[in-house]
Amino acid sequence: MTELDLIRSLPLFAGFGEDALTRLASRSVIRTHPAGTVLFTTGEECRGLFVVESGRVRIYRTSPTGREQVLHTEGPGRPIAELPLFDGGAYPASAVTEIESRLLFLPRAEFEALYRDNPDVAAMVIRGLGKRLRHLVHVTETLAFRDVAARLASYLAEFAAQHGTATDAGTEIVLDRTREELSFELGTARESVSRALKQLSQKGVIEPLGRKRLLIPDVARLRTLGRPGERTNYE
Amino acid sequence: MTELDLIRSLPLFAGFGEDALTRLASRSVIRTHPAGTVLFTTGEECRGLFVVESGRVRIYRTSPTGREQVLHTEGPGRPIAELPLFDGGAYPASAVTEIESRLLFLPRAEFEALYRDNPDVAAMVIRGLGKRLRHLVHVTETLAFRDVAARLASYLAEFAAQHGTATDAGTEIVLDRTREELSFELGTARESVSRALKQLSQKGVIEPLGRKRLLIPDVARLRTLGRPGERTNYE
DNA sequence: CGGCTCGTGCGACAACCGTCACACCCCGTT
DNA sequence: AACGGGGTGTGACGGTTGTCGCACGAGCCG
Repeated sequence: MTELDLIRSLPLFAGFGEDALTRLASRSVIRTHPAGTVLFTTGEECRGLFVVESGRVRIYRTSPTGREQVLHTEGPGRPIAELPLFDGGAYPASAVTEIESRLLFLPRAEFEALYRDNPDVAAMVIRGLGKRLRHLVHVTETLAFRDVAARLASYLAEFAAQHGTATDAGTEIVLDRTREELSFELGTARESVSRALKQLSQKGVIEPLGRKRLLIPDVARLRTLGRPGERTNYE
Repeated sequence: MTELDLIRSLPLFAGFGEDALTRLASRSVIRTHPAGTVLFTTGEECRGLFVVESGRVRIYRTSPTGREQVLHTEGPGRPIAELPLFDGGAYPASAVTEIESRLLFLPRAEFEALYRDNPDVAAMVIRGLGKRLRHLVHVTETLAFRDVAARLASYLAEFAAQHGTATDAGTEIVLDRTREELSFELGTARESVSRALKQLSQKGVIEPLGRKRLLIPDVARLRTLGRPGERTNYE
């Protein structure tokens, strides 16, 4: 896929004229990064806009003891770090590729020129920021109120809804993440994820199929477990 | 203060023409709400924009067990709930007046018309959303990584920097909040705040003066305690 | 003055979880 | 086949914290 094709397919740039698109394409760069590449870290000055073509990027904060809390992960078609582009501040978090990823990079100066000429982008950006804000509110509530098992249930239910394949026994998902990556996602430790998985499977809401596959007989029930009010209370 | 005066003084509407301002003023309403008034709750549909003239409004989520987590509190001059105005969604959180407050209210339809005619508002809104997003990232990290004492230290240091008065023995602050309100702020229980306060005062970084006043000999040291890496570890 | 409410502090207890240590398994390479 | 390393499950332990129960003091009103 060329820069132009990619840019044309992005919602962020929808409604742009053909000339604006080609100009954008000529100023941006596509690079393939292996898994584990750190794109930027907390506090660094913002160099430009990333857009995911393929792969997956995790945005996170780290604690001094090595634990991580992911704020969100972005997949194909999604922009990364629009925020510091606008308020001129530093990156509020770090970013790393979870798997090999092709990313488009648009230097900051270029983006600013684009933004001046096309005020319509503003609406798109606001929508994007809003979505992220809502997501962060959810993360915050989750951390403040729910135990690890509930957070995991909620996460798995969401994952199943997005990436699951329906079978007649229920929804099947392929968790292409390590337990450690899951623990980052939930803001907890690797071991706690193992234990929470066991609890959920003892409850019968999930059923392990091989190493990374899971069967979820009833996604709605799983989601219920993740909601506040129904603590798992470990009986 | 009239509607017009208030609107003119808001950063959100800076750069507007005089006619736009008067039009805005004619469509908006100022009301005084007693302490504890719930302005809206999570999931409710968005009716319009609030702006604080005087007082203080707490934006929060609740757990089914009655605990709260405040996302942010807004004081004079600050808008509330711009987000749902743009993406058309529901309020992502609830809002309540912590003390008696005078609030300006601008109905939704009116705001949308304004927004169409003055694209410059977009930049202002983006800046506002960005600030909020950065703040939420901070809240999230805090919840994920730090214990209650560290969160309290961080909160008090910030409070001292904003509302403290310098004396020759250190910075003095007047905490016009109950322990329960503090616990909402920190996402914990009322009793845990008491314990954390005792710990901090045993460490000598704060010194109780009467009921609601605190002396902070060294704000920088208090802030250090709140930062990850220096756990209070309760010796 | 007595009673009431509200905010507060404190002790006890259990739940939850982070950490450490260790054994195991899967799967690649040599 | 042997080896090794990354990912994983499990038990033990202690620290933090939510919850419950209770006592105390301040302020208010009757």
